[in-house]
Amino acid sequence: MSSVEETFQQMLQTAGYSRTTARSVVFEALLGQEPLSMHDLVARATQVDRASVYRAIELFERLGIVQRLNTGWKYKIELTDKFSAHHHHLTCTECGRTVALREDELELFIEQLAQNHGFKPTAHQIEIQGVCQACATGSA
Amino acid sequence: MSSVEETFQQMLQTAGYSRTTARSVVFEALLGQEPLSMHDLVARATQVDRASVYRAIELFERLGIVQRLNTGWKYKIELTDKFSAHHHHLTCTECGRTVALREDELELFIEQLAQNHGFKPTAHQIEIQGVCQACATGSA
DNA sequence: TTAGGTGCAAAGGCTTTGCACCCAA
DNA sequence: TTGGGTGCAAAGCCTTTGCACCTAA
Repeated sequence: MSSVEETFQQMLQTAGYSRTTARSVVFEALLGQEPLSMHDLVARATQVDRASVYRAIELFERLGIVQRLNTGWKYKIELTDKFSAHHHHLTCTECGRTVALREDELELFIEQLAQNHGFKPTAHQIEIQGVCQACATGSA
Repeated sequence: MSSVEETFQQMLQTAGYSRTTARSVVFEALLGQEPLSMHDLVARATQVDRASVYRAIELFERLGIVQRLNTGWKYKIELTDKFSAHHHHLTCTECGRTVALREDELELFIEQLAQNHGFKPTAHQIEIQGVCQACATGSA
C-alpha cells in the first residue's frame, strides 16, 4: 500500500471507520485527478452505488480527506492538501475546466498582506473565474 | 431614480433587455443586502414567481449585474462591484473580527496570474483566516 | 459474530422548461 | 402594436433516506 493510501486508512481508522471497498474505490478515483464533479466521480467509481459515493464524500469531507470547491453553480471535489500540494484554482466560466495554480509568489504575497494588517495567517482560499483560451477563441 | 438604479437600467438596455417589474423587484431585493441565498431572494422578491427570479438572476449574472458567492454547500447572490466596492476579507479565527482588504497590488497580481495561464479573468474570491494582533498578544 | 456499511428504490428539493397570456418600448 | 417577459404547472436533476442484506474487523 502506498503512503497516501496508508494515510487514508489511518485517517479512517483513527476516527473509528472501516476501510471498505466502496470507500477505497472513491478515494482511488480522486487520486491524482483534477477536481471532479459528483457526476464524474460516480462515473469513475464503477460498481459503487451513487448513494454510497455521496455517503463516502460526506464522510471524507468531515474527516478532512476531501474538500469541495464551489465553482459557480456546481461544485467539484478534490483531495485535501494532506494528499496533494497546496494550491488554488482557475475555473473557466464557459466550459467549466479547472486549472490548478501553484504559485509560491502568491502564497508569500498573501502571507505578507495578512502580516501587514497585524494578522498571523493560518489559512486562505483563492478562486479565480475567467474564460480560458480555448473558449475565448471559439476553438473549444 | 438613484444612480445605482440608472446603472442597472443602462446595463439592461445596452444589452437589449427591458427593465421589467419582475427584474426591478429582484434587483431591489439585492440592494444594500448581505449576499442572499436563492431561497431568501425568492422570499424577498414578493409577487415575483420563482421561475422569474431564476431567469432574472441568470440574466443578471450574464450581464455582470450580480455574482454568485461560494459559501460551502450552497451559493449566495450579491450585486457585483459595479454596485458596491470591490474587496476581500481577513477574518480572525479567535475573535471573529473581519478586516476589509482593498489592495490594488493584489488585484493586479491575480489578473496577471490568470493571464499567464491563458485565462481572461472575470471574477475572483480571496478569503484569509488568521489570528489578529489583539488575540495574539492576549490584549483582546 | 455483529455493528457498521452498502445497494436498491423511492422520496425530497431545488432548478428548469413549455406554453398561453401580458406588458414595456 | 408586438416581441420579449411572466406566471403557472409540470418535468428534470441532483441528493438524501429507508430498509433489508452484506462485510470488515
